[in-house]
Amino acid sequence: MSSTYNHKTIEEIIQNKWNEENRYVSKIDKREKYYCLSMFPYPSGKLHMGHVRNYTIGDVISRYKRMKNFNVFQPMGWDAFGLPAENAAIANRVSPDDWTNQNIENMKSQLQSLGFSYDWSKELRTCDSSYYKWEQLIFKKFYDAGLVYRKKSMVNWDPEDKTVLANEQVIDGKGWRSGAQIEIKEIDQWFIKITDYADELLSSLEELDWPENVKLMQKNWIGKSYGAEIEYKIDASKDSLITFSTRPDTIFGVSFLAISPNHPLAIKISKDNEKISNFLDKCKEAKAAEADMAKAEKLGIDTNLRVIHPLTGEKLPVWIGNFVLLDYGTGVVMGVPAHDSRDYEFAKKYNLNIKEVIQNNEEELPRTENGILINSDKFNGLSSEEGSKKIIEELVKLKSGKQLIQFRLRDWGVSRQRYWGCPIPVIYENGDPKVINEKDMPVELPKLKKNSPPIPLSQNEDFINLGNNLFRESDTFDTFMDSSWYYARFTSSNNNSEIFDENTNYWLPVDLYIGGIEHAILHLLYSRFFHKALRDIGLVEGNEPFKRLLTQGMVLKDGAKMSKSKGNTVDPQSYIEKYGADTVRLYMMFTSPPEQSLEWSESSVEGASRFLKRIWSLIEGKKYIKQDIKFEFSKEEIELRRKCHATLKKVENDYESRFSFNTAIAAIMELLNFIPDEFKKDNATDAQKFCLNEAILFSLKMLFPISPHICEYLWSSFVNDGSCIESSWPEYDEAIIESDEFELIIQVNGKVRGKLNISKNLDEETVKNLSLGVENVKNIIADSEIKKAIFVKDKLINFVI
RNA sequence: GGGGAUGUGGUGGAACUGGUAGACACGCUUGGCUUAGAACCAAGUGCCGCAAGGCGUGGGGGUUCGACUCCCUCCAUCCCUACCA
Repeated sequence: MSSTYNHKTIEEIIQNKWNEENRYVSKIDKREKYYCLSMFPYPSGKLHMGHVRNYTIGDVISRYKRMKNFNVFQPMGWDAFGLPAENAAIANRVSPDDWTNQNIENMKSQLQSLGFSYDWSKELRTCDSSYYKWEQLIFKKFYDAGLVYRKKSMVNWDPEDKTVLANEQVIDGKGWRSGAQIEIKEIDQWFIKITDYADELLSSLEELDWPENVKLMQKNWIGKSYGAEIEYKIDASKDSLITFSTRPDTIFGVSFLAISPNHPLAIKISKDNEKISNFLDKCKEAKAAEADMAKAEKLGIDTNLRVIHPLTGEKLPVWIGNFVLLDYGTGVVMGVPAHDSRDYEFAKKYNLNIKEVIQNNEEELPRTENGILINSDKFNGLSSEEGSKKIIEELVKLKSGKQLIQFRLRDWGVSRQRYWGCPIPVIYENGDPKVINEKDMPVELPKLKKNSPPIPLSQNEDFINLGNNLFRESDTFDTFMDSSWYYARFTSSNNNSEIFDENTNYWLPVDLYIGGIEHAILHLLYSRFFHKALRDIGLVEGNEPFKRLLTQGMVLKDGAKMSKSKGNTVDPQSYIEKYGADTVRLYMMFTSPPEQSLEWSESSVEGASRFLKRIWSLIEGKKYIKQDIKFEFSKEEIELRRKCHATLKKVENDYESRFSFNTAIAAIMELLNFIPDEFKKDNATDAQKFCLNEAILFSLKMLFPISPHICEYLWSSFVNDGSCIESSWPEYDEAIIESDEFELIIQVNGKVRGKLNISKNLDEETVKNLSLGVENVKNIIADSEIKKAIFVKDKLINFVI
């Protein structure tokens, strides 16, 4: 009678049906809108498991919301500029353009085979000039608003290839292709003043429905700190050094100043001091990445300059330290070895003074927590907080300092010296930069000659030299620029005459944004900044782009991030072919909760497939017969109905507020396991069939968001009335879920010693007496005196003996 | 170095508000079906113990009638660290 489950045929039939119905093209209508966005992929060639996981989560929620009658918008596009295209171009002699387009084509068909319900009519790719034209316009508007400036900044320079390298391309201080020792080089670059928005980026975190850990990471990254700017006069000179410190209470413990190797003063004295000049050269060999810098050995050199302590008049040495960042604060650190672990390490190494000025319950130095001031002249005995306040007042009086709020956040360098990116729309006239007019946009990225490797724009004479002393800017934008506003452009991606339109205000903000936890800081912070800046130039409404955020954990293989750069990927394609999209989606959602990392394991996929086969054989060939409820249900039937409605309630909560798909699936499995065998037989009673039908209908609908093909297929053959499963989330009946009995837990000294099925709402005395009648409980208590009993109504009783 | 997470059976995980630890699966064991295997079906499965019972949520300590859950401390692993995306 029944056929076996064939995922290939079913998925093809159902996907064709969706396409014919144009089911996932979204338009403005009267229902409540729901903009569900998953982070668009970099088109690296094939989908990896991280994508499958991310996009399945987005699709499950989109489908669930559609069933709940929301007007759902779920678009998809391509973060198409970036380094890998250039690398592939060099390795395979394919143009970045062709390589990217082929990858997009391939990945798009993979996405379609997974049955994701995207509105493909809004597809965009950041490498199309129809997209980046508007990015160039945004840059101009930002420039006009005073948010853009030029500044010298460090890059990793490969002296052999004569190119700038990304941090990723520097391995052990050497260029990954040339093997040459990398140098830190300073070049002019474009910056965007994200720091103008530092305060708002911090304060409006509060209004976001985001995971607390992500908000905390952003908060710490922005790093607002209250402290003091303190001036140290250089001995025998009119100049001075200015430091910022969050611990002015430790000022009497300062025993040296350390300046950055890139500090103008360091460069100045290196000019006629060979030792120092050698030291600075050595510092240039370090990698620019913060993590490497922090791990590197702390090195320093005495400049022989002395500064005067503003409160004690003491003369202190000025050192150059490789751990001092020029970009943070003033590029000068006041060294307090006794109360800062980095300064302590440095002072020990170079035999500098260590002076204790804070007393607290930390026994050993360095004592980094707040405490009580000692050895601090008239400030002795004050707390750190009070001491800081009084010391700042004193410094202000002496005109040697002031209170200051400092951010850790630095301005955003958006220049990249590469080919495959959005050209920065600037022309230099006699060396003066001028942003071009909107009518001359887009500045198109020049096509490459056939089979030529991608050369940076700076070496493309045809592109940059416009004659008459006019030169084009040769830097391209950081690809984070491209991904900082795509969420907004999706709403108007077909509009070639305006950047945004009435659809933009209808769909924004994004109601749910889903993506990897690795983007918790940079991408999300840049996008938030963009939204605020776009708001202030009148292009969008609202303060924040992403109302709610779901950060999925990494997909790991052998304990490490699966990534194209590490080459430890598992190809989803073979699994889609072997088991089908429904199984792959089910496996992904069942294996671990979305926010946790998922360690890939082969063996469980089989189990997911088996579950779908069980559903298939339970339902295939059965027909739904609509019946009125006219039955006196038996106890067994009542229990099935209770389980059925309770499961629906749980699944709804799991989808809606917990994003806990693994427990939702487990609950559906439990429900199906719970159906007694007699109910499934042809000779079952009408009442049994009624209960079975209810369980089947609920299960198919509950599982539809996760494994939509098989559910829609079975549902339409089971119900066969032309209605659509996608608009029909069922309702549970609280009265059916309610039971007048519960299982009482009986504990003795906190250990479970018995269980009892009893009526609800019994008072403590009755429950106590019933419990003490349980054989095992009686034996354990025996002659012991019951000191007290803890009673939790309709839950447990605990006897303390 | 800094910031953020995670740690529960052989494995993935559940326990949502401090109240039954191990739901639901994978794997394994036994049995059925089969010439045999696969698939499927049924039963069992945290550890120690014949049992009674004891022990168990990374290690150590604490709070509580009661702790996977709260506090302190230590350890291990993963992510981010501003030019991978």
